Amino acid sequence: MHPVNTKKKKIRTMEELASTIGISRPTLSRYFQDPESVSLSSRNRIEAALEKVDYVPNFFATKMNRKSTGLIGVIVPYLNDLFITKLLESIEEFALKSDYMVITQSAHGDPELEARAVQNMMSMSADGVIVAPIGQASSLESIERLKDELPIVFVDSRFPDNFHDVDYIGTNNKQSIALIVDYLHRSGDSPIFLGMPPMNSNSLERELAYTSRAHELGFKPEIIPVGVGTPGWEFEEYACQLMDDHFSKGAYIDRTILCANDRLAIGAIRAANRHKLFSHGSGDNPLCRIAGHDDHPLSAFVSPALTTVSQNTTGMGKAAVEQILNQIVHGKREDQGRLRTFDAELKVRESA
Amino acid sequence: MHPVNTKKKKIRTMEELASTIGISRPTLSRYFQDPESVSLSSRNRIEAALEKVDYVPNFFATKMNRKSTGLIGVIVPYLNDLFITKLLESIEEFALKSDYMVITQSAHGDPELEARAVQNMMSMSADGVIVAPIGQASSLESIERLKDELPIVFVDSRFPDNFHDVDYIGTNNKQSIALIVDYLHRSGDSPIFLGMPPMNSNSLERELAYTSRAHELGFKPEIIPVGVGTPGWEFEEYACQLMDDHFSKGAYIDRTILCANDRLAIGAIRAANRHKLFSHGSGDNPLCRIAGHDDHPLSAFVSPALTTVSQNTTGMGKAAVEQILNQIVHGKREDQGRLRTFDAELKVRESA
DNA sequence: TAGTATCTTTTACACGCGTAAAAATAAGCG
DNA sequence: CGCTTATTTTTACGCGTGTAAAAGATACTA
Repeated sequence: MHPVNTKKKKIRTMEELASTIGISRPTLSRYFQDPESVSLSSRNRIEAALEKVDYVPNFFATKMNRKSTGLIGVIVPYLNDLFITKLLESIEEFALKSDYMVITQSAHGDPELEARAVQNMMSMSADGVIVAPIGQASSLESIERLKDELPIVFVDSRFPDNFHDVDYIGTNNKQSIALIVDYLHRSGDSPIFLGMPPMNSNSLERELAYTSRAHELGFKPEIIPVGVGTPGWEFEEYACQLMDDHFSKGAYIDRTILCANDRLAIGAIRAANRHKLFSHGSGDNPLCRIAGHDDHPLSAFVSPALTTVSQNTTGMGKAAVEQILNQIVHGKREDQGRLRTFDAELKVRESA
Repeated sequence: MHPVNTKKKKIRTMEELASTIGISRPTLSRYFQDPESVSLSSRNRIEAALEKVDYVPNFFATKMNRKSTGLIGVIVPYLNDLFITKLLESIEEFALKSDYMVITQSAHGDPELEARAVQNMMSMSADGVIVAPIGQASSLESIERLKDELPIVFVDSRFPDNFHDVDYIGTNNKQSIALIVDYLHRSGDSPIFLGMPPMNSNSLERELAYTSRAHELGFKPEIIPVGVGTPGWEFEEYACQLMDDHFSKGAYIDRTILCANDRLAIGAIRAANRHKLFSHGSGDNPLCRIAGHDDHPLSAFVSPALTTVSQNTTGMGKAAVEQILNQIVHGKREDQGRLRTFDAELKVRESA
C-alpha cells in the first residue's frame, strides 16, 4: 500500500523461513553461521529472501546447543566512574571486532550482586569473563568457582594473595607512581600521599610504590591519615571532606599532595580552592600542589587543571580481550597467570 | 580432604540433580520458579541437596520455552557520561527489586550499534526495553520495529515527531529551564544560552524553554552561535574550545551563561578560569556567571562550584521501570503514550 | 559411461528446560 | 472403609536451533 514504511513479512522461526525459501533449515542455519559454507546458488536465494523478510534468530536457541556461545562476560564493580566506563568501551570495541558479544554486569559495589553476576556468567556459559573485582570485599568464593569453570581475566584490580594462576591486566603502578613522584620531586617540594580507601589492589600497590620511590629518592614518605568511617565509592566527596578538615587546621596547606587517583585529586583540589591555596599570592606561586593518577576524562577541566599520569585504558581493554581470547582458543591455563601491566604517561598540567 | 575449601559436587543439568535427590525433574523445575509450589517434604529434600551441590541452571534453556523471559533490556547511547550511568544504576536497582534481570547494551554513539542492540533485544525477546536513544542520528527504522514487537519506553530523550504512542520518562525541561532562568534573572544579569549540539530532544526543548521564558520575563533571548564541525560527544572539550574562542575575542566575558547541560558548563567554566573571569577583582565580584543543567556528580567539585538544576535520576529510573512493568503486565498500549516528566530542583552553588 | 572423489544438502537427533495433561497421592467426610 | 475432592508428582511433549551422520548432487578420471 504505502510505498514507504512497508512492513516486511514477519517470520518467527528458521523453519518458517526455510520453507518459504524452499530449502532445508540446517542449510539456513549454516548460512547464518558462515555464509561461505553454503553453495552460491543457495546463498543468493537466501539473501534475496532476507531482503523481503523480517527475521531475527532466537538468541537462546542459538546459544543453547553450542560448544561456544560467542559471549564474553564483563563484571565491573560499579558504573559511576569514567575510568571504568572507558575501559568498558574499549573492551566492547575489541570484543566486537572479534565477533564476540559482550554481556556486562555491574555489582554496584555490592558483593552479593557481584556473586550474582558471577552466577549469571556461568549460567550463560560465557566463553570467558573479564572481571574488574570490587576489591577486598569481593565475594572470593564465587570468583573462585568462576575461575574453576570458565576462562577469566582480572583487569584494573586483582587479589595479590590468591589467584596466582589468573591473567591480570592493569597499570604498572610501580612505574606510574615513580613517574609522577619523580616529576613532583624534581619540580618542587617532595610529595606526600593521599591514599584511597583500601578497597582494591591498587590502593596498596600505589601506596607501596610511593613509599618505595621516596626511599630511593631519599626523602621521607608521608601518608595522610585517613579519617574514620567507611568512605564508600564517592571518592571526590571523601577526599574533599578529608582535606577540608586538614586545611582548616592549617595542615598540609603548603605541601605537594599526590593522590592515589584523579577522583580523589579532584576532591582535594576542590578543598584547596575553598581555602584559596592556589590563588594565594598574586603571581603564579600557589601554596600547595596536587597531583593525581589515571587521567580521568574531566581532570583537564578542573581548575587548576590536574597534573596526573594517564592510564592506557584503550590498551588495557584491548589486552584484556586478547588475553581472554587467548585462553578461549588455546584452552590450557598455565600454573602462573600472565601479568600485563601498562606503563603510564606523565600529563603535566597546572596543579603541580 | 581439606576441611575448608571443599569442592562441592558439580552438577550440570537439572535431570542429574533430580535423580541424585530422588525426585522428578519437573518438580525441581517448579521449585526453582517458586519454592512454595512444592510440598514441604520435597522442598526440604531439595534444599538439603542444594547445600552439598554446585548447580547453576542453564540460562538459555530456562528462557527459551517460556512466555516471559524476565529480562528488561536497556539501550543507552554511550557510557562515558555519569548522568547516563546514574540512570542505569537506578534502573537496575528497581528492576532487580521486581525480580527482573537487566541486559544493557551501549550504542557507543553509533547508530549501527544501536540497531544491533535493538536486534539483540528482539532476539532475546526481552519482556520490555527501556531506550535512551542516541538522538537525531538514531536508527529510526530499527527502533520502530522494536516498538512493533516489544513494550518500550523512552527515557531521557525522545523523538518529538514520531512515536506518539510510546511512553516517555524525562526531565520537565520547561520547568527546569524556567527555574534556573528565573534565578539567574533575579540574582543578576539575564542569561544567554549555550546550547548543546542538536543531538537529542533535550537540545531543542531546552533552547525553546529558554527563549520562551526570556520572553515571559521580558528580556531578549540570546543564543551563543555554535562553531562549525561536528562536536561529537565530548561536551566539555567542545564547550571549552568554543568559549575559549569567544572569550579570547572579548565576547561574553561579562555575561551570565546558561549551559544546556553540566558537561558543557564544566567546559565553559574551564575556559572562563583560563581567562580569569572569576578571579577578576579582589572581592567576590566575578566578571561572568555560568550555570548548568543536570547536577552532574562532579559539578559540586569544580571551582567555582557549579550552580545548576538537578535532574531526578533516581525517580526517572524508577519511573522507567514502572512504566515498562505496567506495559508488561497490562499488555495493551494506548494510542497516546504516557509522558512522565520530572521537575528539577535548583542547586545554587558558586558559579552563578 | 561407469566409477570415484568432493562438495552440498538433508535427515535425524540432541540440547536443557517449561508446562499442560495424566497419574498418583493425600485429605476430608459420611 | 469407600468415595469424592484437593494437592502433588510424574509422564509426555514441545521450544528453536546446532550438528553429526547419511544421502544426494556434482565434478573429475579412466
